[in-house]
Amino acid sequence: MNRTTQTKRTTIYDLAELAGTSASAVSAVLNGNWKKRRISAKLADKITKLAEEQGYALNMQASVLRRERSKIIGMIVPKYDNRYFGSIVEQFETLARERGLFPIITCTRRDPALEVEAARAMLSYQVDCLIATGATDPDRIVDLCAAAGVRTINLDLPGARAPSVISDNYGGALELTRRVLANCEKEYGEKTPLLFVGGRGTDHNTMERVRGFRDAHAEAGVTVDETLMLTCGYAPEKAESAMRQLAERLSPLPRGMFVNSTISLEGVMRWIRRSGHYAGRVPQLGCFDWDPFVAMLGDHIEMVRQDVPKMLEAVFGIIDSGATDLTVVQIPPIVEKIG
Amino acid sequence: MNRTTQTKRTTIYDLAELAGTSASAVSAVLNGNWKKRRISAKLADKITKLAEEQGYALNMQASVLRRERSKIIGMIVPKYDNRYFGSIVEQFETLARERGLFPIITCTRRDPALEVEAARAMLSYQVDCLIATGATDPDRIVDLCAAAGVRTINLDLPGARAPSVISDNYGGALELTRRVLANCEKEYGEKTPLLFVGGRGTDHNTMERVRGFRDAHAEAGVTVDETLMLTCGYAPEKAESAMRQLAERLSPLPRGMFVNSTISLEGVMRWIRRSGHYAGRVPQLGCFDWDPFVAMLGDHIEMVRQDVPKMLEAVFGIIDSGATDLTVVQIPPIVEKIG
DNA sequence: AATTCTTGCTTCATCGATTGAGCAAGCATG
DNA sequence: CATGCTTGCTCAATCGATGAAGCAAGAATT
Repeated sequence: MNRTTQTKRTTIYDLAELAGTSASAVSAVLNGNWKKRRISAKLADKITKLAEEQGYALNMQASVLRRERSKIIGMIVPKYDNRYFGSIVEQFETLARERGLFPIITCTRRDPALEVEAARAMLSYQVDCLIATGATDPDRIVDLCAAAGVRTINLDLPGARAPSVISDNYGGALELTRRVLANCEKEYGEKTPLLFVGGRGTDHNTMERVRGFRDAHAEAGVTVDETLMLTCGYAPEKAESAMRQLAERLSPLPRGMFVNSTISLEGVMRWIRRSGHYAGRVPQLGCFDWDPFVAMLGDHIEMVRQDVPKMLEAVFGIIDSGATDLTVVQIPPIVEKIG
Repeated sequence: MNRTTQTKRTTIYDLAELAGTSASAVSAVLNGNWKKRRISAKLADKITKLAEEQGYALNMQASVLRRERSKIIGMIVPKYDNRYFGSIVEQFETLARERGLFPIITCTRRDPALEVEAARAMLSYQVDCLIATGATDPDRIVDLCAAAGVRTINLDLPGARAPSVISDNYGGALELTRRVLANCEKEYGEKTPLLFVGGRGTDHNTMERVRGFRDAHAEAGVTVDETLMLTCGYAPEKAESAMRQLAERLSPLPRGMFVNSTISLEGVMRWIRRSGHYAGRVPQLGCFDWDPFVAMLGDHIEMVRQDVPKMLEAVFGIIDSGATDLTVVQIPPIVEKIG
């Protein structure tokens, strides 16, 4: 019957032949609207059994081609190398599947050209909706999609031309900076400005975090040191070399720092361990992003954990409601007690 | 011309009309084999320009339906919550794209039912090939795919019915165990059996790692303590509770341990910090898997880093060569010096 | 001048699923 | 018995891209 070496896949026409009925009946039965199409329960049963026996699998390409909506939902994401994006993707898949949508995800390695290429590819696959996560140029992507009549939602980084769901970066940074400043004062009895390292000075999140950072300093009556604002990019290597250069021109180094992402923290920590600076007197750290092992590095680190479940609920809330107004939904992150 | 509010997407028929030519010519030009089909360079140019102007995007659904290969390559992966699987996915996407393949990835959260469902979905999307990464039941997936004439390759965990690419788990575990035993002896002057924690006792990798663990003990003249073999699953919670239970029945606790994945290590470390056991005298650790922050936790941790680039090169080597022999390619992992 | 060859296209069937329209048989109603 | 309604299907067009086959016009060969 169902040979394992079959070359051609079973189609509704094959099943129709076997069942002695029409392809149209088979289609109706297998996609569930056989009642609407007045197919008898008896025939429906027969066809269902046959399909199972023959190992029939729907050809989505044919199905999507014919239908109005593809039920495919796309997401582009910068990297898979940290817990934040990892959980975004995992949660996205789960919520998409719950809604009967097929999620396709692609990673663009923070490369603007790849972002556009990836968006184009998704459009070719007829996605109904595209989530642009942490995109360097979200508006470009929105325009591409709009031309094809495809909805877009920005996640993590906001855009001007589509609804966006982001963290409350200002609030998170404000609280994080407060804590690090307090820790510094407690530990060293000093009220000195913190170092800010990591992120791109041009991206919305970094700018908001810088604003929170500044306001927390102002609150505490500490003047921000402009030479300590190192928005050198996210990559570990960039953070590491920024630290190296800082150490060449400055001594002593700041007592505390605000590190903008776990990815940048990776570089900062590497530099701290390799350079031998800070030996014996660890700096007070604040990290905007959470990682379980960072949490174990010591009690001198505070972390902000972005609320991924809430963020994705907000995303799907927008999708489900069909809203298209250009709101920016801000989800408060969780400032984690260490340990 | 190209309205931003267009409802219908531009098709080759629209372009054909605009260019005053046939859809077939447009198709030939846009998919690059216009020379073969003897279309003049002049017409090709005109069509190309028009396509750009109109923001034409190929309908992959239609294209794939017609062609006999889809150029879609699927991967299923258990989780996105660690660097190992993260880099597998990232590398997979890169290598797939280099070959003009469209990668689709789906995460099955170590759930056998989801694995099967995901494989079915991929088949519906006409993947040419499916990579089953860390699948709990790879042979089930291979069978499903074989029935549809789709090739499968197992990654990370081997299967009996398709070529597999895995790490040299035995070798890695042997070397890792050696090092931890040596560290224990150096630190504590003691030659005592290590704890083994994490992983499923039934999966091939865990069994091989246990074998390496045992052989390293034998080599060192240390008898393995069977009550210290805790293959409790990978999840952090499981590792944590396994530790808790162990501490209830055993004192003193082992001086050193072999932790089977960073994910399990997360639970182990959490337990160590919360329980207050080991306070002041940290255990010597070996972790089968790598994480940058684990590397910074201290010099009492040794890690095995699986060689993801080599593993994926091997996977695509098999794909490119079209080999179908049931070989198991073992890639030696890298045992990292700490720091 | 008749023929073959080449160039540069067009025509049309096809991939598999979907769905509006239609049709035949059976039953009920007037 | 004629008419209309219901049930349970089938027919055929369609989605957009592809490529084998074919055709017309001009160039080259005999």
